[in-house]
Amino acid sequence: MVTINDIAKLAGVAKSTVSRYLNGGSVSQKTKETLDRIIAETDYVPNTFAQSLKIKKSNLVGTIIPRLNSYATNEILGSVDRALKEKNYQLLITNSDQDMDREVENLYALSRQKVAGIILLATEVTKAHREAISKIGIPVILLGQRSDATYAIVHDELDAGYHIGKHAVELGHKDVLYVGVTETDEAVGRLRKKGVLDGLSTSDDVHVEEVVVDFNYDKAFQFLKKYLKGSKATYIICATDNIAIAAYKASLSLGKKVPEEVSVSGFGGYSITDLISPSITTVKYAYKEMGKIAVDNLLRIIEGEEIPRRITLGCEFVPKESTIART
Amino acid sequence: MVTINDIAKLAGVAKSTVSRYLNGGSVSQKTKETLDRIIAETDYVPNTFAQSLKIKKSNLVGTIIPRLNSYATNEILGSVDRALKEKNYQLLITNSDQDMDREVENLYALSRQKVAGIILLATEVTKAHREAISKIGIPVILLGQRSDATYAIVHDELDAGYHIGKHAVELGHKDVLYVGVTETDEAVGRLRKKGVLDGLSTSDDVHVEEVVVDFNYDKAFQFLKKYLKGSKATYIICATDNIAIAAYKASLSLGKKVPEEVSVSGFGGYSITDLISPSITTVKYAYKEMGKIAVDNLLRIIEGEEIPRRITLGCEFVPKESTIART
DNA sequence: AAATCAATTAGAACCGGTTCCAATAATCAG
DNA sequence: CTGATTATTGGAACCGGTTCTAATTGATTT
Repeated sequence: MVTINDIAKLAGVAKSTVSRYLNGGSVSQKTKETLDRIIAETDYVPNTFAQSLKIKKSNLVGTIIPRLNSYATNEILGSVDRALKEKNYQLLITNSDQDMDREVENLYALSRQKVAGIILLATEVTKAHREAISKIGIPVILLGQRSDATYAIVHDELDAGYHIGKHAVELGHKDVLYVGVTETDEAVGRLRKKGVLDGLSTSDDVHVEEVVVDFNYDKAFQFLKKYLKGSKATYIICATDNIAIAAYKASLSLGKKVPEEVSVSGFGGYSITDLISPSITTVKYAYKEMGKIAVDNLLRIIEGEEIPRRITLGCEFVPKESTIART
Repeated sequence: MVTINDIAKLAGVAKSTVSRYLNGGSVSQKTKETLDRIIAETDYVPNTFAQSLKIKKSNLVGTIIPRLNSYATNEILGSVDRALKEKNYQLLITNSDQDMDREVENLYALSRQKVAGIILLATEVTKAHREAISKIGIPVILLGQRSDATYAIVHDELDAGYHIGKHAVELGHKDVLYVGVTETDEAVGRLRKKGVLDGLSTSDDVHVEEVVVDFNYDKAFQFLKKYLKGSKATYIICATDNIAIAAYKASLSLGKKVPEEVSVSGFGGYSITDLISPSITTVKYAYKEMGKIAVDNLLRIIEGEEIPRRITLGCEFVPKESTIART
């Protein structure tokens, strides 16, 4: 492995000069040329550890994700990765397996790696999160959830929910089932639902049932297969596209046709909503944009600039085949 | 940030003693107790850069993946991540966006990060790959493709293909369309196809057409929507589940019912094959197992142990609703 | 040509660990 | 109790960079 010392020796200069050359300090034309040549010949690359040891900062950006096999996560990670690559940063991914303790552990783990910044996809921001964030002293951007603990980029859940609620009303449905998730999830559990209920309340003779299920497809499916037996809802509003597909499959298995007998819609805009028949009505979130903005802003914070504490991204209502007017 | 010097000072010993204590060298009972206490009090954690600078090796394991939003990739990454976490390694993911030059670049990039090892999901192993692998001098395990350039863990593509080919024959189909991918992809493009053709040749009056499409769902769909118009095949064997879904949707858009008029099957065992109706016949690969074995073996190589150059994993044929006997 | 000033450069210190070697302390045998 | 042996320990060198300061070089002015 060729080091800065080797280069310095070969070029007949001090290593501080080489360092200056590499970092754009003042170097004479002549030594610049010598170094150009020698570095090209040796394909020297600085040792990142040595750099980071001194700088106390790496070119790594950490992410903490709830799980890998999620459409939303992948979309975000993909665009985060692309954006980081452009800026010569490397992406370090840690998986929290939807476990909040793990999320906090990962915050500390990433700080030990001295990542330059952290992008956190959390489902809930607890006291432990807050504590960790302030303790590690590394910029953290929260995605999808808001918290005054740090910067956040969120979707406009209220608006998204409102669209769907209003849609159900406009189609004339009177019996609506809302299949939500735990309210400890502020964004999906509370705000999204609130939006839906607001939308539904544009009519005053809508009857709404509410149930709570797990994010996990299988668990949601098992639950709904039982639950839907006793439901007379003609429109099932599901808190995510995954749950919507579970509801669709569960209805099917009970012999209820979608959308003829019951309409189903989700949230997210997952590509799978187009792959099944009928395609599933949904609200498309700007995941790619979210990743890009997260990176841009994170790097801005790292550079010491100021950015807004909270950014809200719009969403797009996409009616498809799975929802029709009440017959 | 508290350093080893601080600890040494607080404990009234030399930092070499602290280092020895941390790395399990000989330390007296008394100083051990003092250090126990002080390190707990200060929550001191060694600086990984300083360690790695000296050791010339990090606790990072790099992966190079073709893209993030793939079921196979996610399954593998998930289990790799879990396995690494157990062994106190961190996962560094680089995305090559299905670009072979990027794959090679990433090999070099990861070597600059001094990762302890690399797990490479490549579609093709070129001379540039071989060169990079030998040049960086870091253990590399290749997943899904074989190459004598380094260690490899592969699926039994021949067997998988054979299962499907035989299945089509057993269902009595005479006109079969094989929708494959480029043969530069040794595993999926060549071996999988060879297995299929072997399976089909168990009957001698099967007529096989072959076409090549892109891995990408949209591209495959666009192509098939045109191509299938002129095809009289009653069974479409697709090289991946994604392509199978594209074929299914394309057939549907042409008014051909699946499976009544045309059977469709894929490869991979993606969860989506169960989510759509009809569910898609497929061959399930052992992705999770692959990730686990990859990590176990990689760490073994890092420790200097010997492991087999090539490991072949079995697969499981899973007939579902999308394939029925020719009518 | 001497004095002044700016541009370059060398050298040393430092970042926070690990490791080797010599020095010290503790233990043991005779 | 002394010398030999072993268990701990301290000190220094090193890993490969960055950065600060002081010294050198070269250019400019008069």
